[in-house]
Amino acid sequence: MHDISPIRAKSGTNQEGTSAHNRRVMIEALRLNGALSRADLARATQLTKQAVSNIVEDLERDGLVVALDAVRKGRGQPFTPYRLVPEGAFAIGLQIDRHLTRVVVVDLVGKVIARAEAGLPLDEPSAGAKIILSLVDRVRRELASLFAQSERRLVGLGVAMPGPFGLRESDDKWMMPAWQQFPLLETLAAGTGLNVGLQNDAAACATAERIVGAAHGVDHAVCLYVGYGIAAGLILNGELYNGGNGNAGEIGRALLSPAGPGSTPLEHRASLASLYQHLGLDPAERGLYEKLGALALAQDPRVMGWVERAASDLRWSVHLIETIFDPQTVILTSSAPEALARLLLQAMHPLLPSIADRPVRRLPRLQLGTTDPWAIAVGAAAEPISRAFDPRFSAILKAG
Amino acid sequence: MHDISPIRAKSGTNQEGTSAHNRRVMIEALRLNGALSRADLARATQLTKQAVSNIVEDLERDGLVVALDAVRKGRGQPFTPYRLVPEGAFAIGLQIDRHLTRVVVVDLVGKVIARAEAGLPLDEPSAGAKIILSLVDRVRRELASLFAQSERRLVGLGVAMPGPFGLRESDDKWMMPAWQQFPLLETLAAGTGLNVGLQNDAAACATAERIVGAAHGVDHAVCLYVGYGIAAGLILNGELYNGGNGNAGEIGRALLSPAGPGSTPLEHRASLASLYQHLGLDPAERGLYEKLGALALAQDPRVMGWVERAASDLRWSVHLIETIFDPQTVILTSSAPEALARLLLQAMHPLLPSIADRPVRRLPRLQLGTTDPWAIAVGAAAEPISRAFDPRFSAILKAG
DNA sequence: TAATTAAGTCAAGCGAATTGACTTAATAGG
DNA sequence: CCTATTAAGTCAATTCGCTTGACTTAATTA
Repeated sequence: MHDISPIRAKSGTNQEGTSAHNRRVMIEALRLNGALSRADLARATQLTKQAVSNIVEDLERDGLVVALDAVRKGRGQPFTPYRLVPEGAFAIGLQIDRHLTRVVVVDLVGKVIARAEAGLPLDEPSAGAKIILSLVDRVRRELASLFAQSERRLVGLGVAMPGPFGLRESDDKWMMPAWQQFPLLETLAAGTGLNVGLQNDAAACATAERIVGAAHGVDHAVCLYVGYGIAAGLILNGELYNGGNGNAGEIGRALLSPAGPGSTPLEHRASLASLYQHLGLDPAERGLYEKLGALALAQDPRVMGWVERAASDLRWSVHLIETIFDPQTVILTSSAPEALARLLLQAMHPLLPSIADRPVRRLPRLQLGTTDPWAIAVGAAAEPISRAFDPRFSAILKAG
Repeated sequence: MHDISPIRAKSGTNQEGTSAHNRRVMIEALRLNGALSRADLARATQLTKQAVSNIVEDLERDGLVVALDAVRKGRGQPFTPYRLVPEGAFAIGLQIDRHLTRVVVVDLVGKVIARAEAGLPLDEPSAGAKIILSLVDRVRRELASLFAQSERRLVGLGVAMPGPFGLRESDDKWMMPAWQQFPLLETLAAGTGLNVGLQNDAAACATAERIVGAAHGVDHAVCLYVGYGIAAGLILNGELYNGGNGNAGEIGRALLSPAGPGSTPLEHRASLASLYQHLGLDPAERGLYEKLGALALAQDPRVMGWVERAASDLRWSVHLIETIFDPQTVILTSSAPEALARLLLQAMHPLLPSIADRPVRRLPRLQLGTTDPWAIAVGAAAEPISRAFDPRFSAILKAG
């Protein structure tokens, strides 16, 4: 009856959706609680013992869970705890940065199995794509040499790169214009035969924090990422939030005051790019990371000057994030050396008053996340894992 | 095995969840598309014709949908469109404001069936609760006089009041401290026998925009509400987002610059409270609404002065909202007279540059929502309707 | 040693979507 | 004008995953 405008509707579901959801719920429960008996799982998920038994049997056959030794505890029959099998699934994560590309393979619980990195030509995406594909190929072969059946257990390729995506061509110097035009995701999908997903750096950080870090099991968390640019990764209702066009959280582009077009974006004052500029360093320089770490440890006055100013802006960013999202916690992550990140964290205190300043809190208002330089690549890899195994609304529906 | 710390897990689902979801999907499809044949529904939801037929038959028996006359169109058997029955469900909405309380009954499609209002004693919540209960009773009896079976079709009571909720006791003059302590929701639940839900003003506005306004069928929208205070109602992934403690979107409390504790909250500069102060008006004054409307129409210079300053701050708020949420559209709503809201909207242009400034847009960056003073009460009532009938993840699970 | 408690299995049942053939009723085309 | 085609919708049988309730197993407690 409507042949012109398509009918808008969510898709329905059926028993397959039910079963898919319940499997995911089991996996999440084991991920969050370590090891559980089938009786525990039944209580926690409100399913019957029988249903849980069947699902666990399935998962065991699929190599995603294993039984541990039976445990005697109090009266009643001893229970058999089950735990996730890390090598039950793998995913590849790819971080594309301005001067470097990193590739990792992670397993079901987010542990890094293999890694590789290489420099990228800034202005030649098709040559860059070849390099990337060869890196992917390398880690993939390494994985295959370590685990039988690894190819069958590879659930996807996650890509993380600096956002925002899909804007009108911009002369913004943070961007890599040549790459913006290049059909990277399609090239990678074709070249690897894997499902490919895309996130920005901060989203990948948040995904990493959720799978292995401070946001593990937290349903409302915001990950403030200070890298070459600045952005926030948003975990809302237990899922990464992407916004209407995949650019949610790009707070680096937020103007710092109501004053108008003349005022400065946050990114120009508090990002590492601004630090490099402040120090007169070349971001492409070799050994930059170690150098920064040393300067931070030594509390170099010029670094401290930047830290003070950046911390003031970041403190206010945390205030805004708390006011707008009401998260359970804010996680500060950075591609900077840990010593520098700690300086920033310290300088951000005391935090500004906000609605997060509640009488009782289970989690700190602000905490330091991982500062491992490989975290973004891990987060990139965690995305396909999450897509494949975490409970989510879209997993129940018949179609995306 | 875990007797100390409770096991964290999402609940599972079963055929009931499947069926509940599919019913909701049908209702949403009819809400968004007007009237659809069973074949249309089957295509749109990806369910089989047979499944749809069964569900529609159920819904028809429950009085939620009706068949229209068969329509001949092209080859094939004529189809029978179905549409929602507005009187298939009702909900009561309650707006508690500082000087006034409004109660409405709305039907399944968000139309107001009955309304009532009264003043409230600011410092005597238990006397206030009695007044509220009598208002609810009045509209409930009016509803019963209009529709048979109305009690059976009443799905809940939604409450909207100024947030934020649950903070440490505060001397903030916008708050109503005596009310913060009072167990209002419990009193209302006990007094009405209905399910009771709570939202802040802005969330209610967003809910109203979603059911009958500019956010109808839009999955990512932010509703910027300028009332006595200022807040944002967040529609993310098609659902209202509440945050970790139900206070998401309370941007009125956002400080306007990184400068520190001395800087001003948005609410002190751009809310109607600030306008009243600017004009030396008493917010409790009778006829204030009309007076403001007249001043706005006359473009009174003192009003225009406030409009300019407020618009500058609100323009920046829109910039922040766009940068942080990447919504499809931002909707400006207000409890002010429409003329004043239009002045504000106008003065907010041109908008600041942001990631929302994309080459192709389906929806405007900023649009005016409803300025009906009853909108918040309608949004309050829409919440139980949405909870009962909209597709959502939590509706599939076995428990909340 | 018997009663109690709890984990887990067995087998039948149920319910909602699926499947595929069938009916109905219209238009398009020769 | 008649037949082929197209599409809506029904019928009846099937499938599949969860539920139910009884039962088994194996520990602790009294």
